Amino acid sequence: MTVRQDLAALIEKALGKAQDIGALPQFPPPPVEVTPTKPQFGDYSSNVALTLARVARMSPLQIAEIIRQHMPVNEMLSEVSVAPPGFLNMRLDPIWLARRVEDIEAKGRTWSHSSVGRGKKVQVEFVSANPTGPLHFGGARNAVLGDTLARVLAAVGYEVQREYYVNDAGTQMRKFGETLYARYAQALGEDIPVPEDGYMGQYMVEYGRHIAAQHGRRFLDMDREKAIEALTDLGLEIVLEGLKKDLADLRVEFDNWFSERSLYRDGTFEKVLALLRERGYMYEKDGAVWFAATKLGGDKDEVIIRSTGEPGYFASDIAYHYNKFVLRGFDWVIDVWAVDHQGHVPRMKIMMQALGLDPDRLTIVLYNLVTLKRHGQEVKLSKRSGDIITLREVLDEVGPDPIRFMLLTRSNESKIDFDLGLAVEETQENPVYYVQYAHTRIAGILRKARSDGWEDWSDGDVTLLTHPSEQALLKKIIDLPDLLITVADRLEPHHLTYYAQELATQFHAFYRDCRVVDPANPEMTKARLRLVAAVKTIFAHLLEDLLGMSAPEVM
RNA sequence: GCCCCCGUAGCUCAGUGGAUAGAGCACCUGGUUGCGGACCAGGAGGUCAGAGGUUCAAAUCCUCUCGGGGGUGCCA
Repeated sequence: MTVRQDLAALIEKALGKAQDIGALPQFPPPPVEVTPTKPQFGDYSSNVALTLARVARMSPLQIAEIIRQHMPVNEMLSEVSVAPPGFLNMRLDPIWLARRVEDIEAKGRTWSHSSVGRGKKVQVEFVSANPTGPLHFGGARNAVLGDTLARVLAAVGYEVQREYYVNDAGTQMRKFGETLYARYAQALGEDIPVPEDGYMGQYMVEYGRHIAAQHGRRFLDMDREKAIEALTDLGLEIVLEGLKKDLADLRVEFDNWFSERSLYRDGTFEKVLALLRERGYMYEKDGAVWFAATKLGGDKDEVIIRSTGEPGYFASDIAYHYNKFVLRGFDWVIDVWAVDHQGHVPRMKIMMQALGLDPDRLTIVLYNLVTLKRHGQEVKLSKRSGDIITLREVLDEVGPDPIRFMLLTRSNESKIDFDLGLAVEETQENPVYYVQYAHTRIAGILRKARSDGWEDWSDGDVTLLTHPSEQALLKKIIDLPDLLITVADRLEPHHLTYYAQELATQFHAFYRDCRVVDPANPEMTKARLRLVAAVKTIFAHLLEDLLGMSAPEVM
């Protein structure tokens, strides 16, 4: 149970008790929310009394007062008070708060975890960029967003699978194969032009050369179609290897790389088509096969199989999601998409209905685009030449930490300007180092303590930790489990970076006010070393486990 | 045309029904005979784009207007 959950439970008990003895009229138990509040009011606050005024037909102030009188005796709170127009304010007991250090010591990095996910199977599908070349820097936002969500969902008790959908079928792959064939042939001195709408990037030339060097002329000697097929597979291998490497360096790993082709090969596609036909959602018109989205409230029907006989992307999306929900049994699926795909969200929901699935089991997280800047000047992510700014280039220039942190400092729907100059600047405009410095500073304190001869401080008395700055720091810490629940609930990981900055601020303020290693006061030193070590655990957890960054011992 | 997102301090942005709207940067004042100053404290800075509405309570929900972005293919 988190602090907010515990306090809400106390209020619920008080409400029940007041109703039992007739101090409050009967009404169904309301949802009780407890939120942190400003110091002048207390530590936490609840507005239940305000929401109950109508149903209880009493003034909010009266209701709050009755709740206050019936609050169960407990060790968490030192004071419960009522404030107009009807707030219930609670102050934590300083000793109880100080003892949270023992909790953190006992549980370590899993201290922030909760079980609101109740082991539900959730899949986060993200990145899923066409495997036709290296990852565009814009894709980094998708990667960081999906990865961080997966980390947080796991922390709050979901069983999470991370998946990359490999679009290895369809027209883009065909174009890729044809382009690669041309580049391969050119590498061997043949004058074969790249198709009009092919992939013009320099990387395709390199792939061609690479394959030419490894395999010689053998693909030129075979049937062109066969050669393209073989080259497509070889190219795909090279691309996937690169994607895995780049993503791994961004500290993003996937549990599964799901092949679109497999849907056609194992019969899933045909099966789903038959299912939809059986349910009356399919018809033919103008030589194409259509999905009757309008039957389920959609704006217009959608082409499933083009008149050329090729299935469109929507067709494989249907089969793919059938596979996720029906064949693999995910309770919940989260797809992470850039906003320019927003138009597909409604039809995905309709598809769920057509498959007889609850649309709420599919959540599409949309995020806005990233523009790359250097000293305030925009750098185009893709050029007419087909060359792009790759994730690899930015990784090599600034490293994974600033990329991850910066891409999480904005809400999903907000655009991001990523400034390459700023990302590595060690100034106050760059919050990345500010947060990491807090961790480093603690490491420095612990080093200092050991070099001064402190070896074992496990018997320190944590109840001495009642200085306002110690208490403020602890209050910030104990909000983390609730924060993770909020992030998981709203699928908004940017709250993590704000929290990290606030926690760092509280730590730096503590550092200013409270000397840790103090030979004149060994008892306080041991207590504070316990505190500081616990805070270090929290920072390490936040940075490494949740944000996927490094938590440096020295900077 | 229709649909979606955004508009909050000079700048970049948090804040999705509660109390006096916050942070960082920039600007102005200060702070170390200290465990790492990559730090800290204080000040100044607001018609929450505008207008109506719902509510005990609105930056937040609803309607309209203005401004910016995106979407609206037998592309993905």
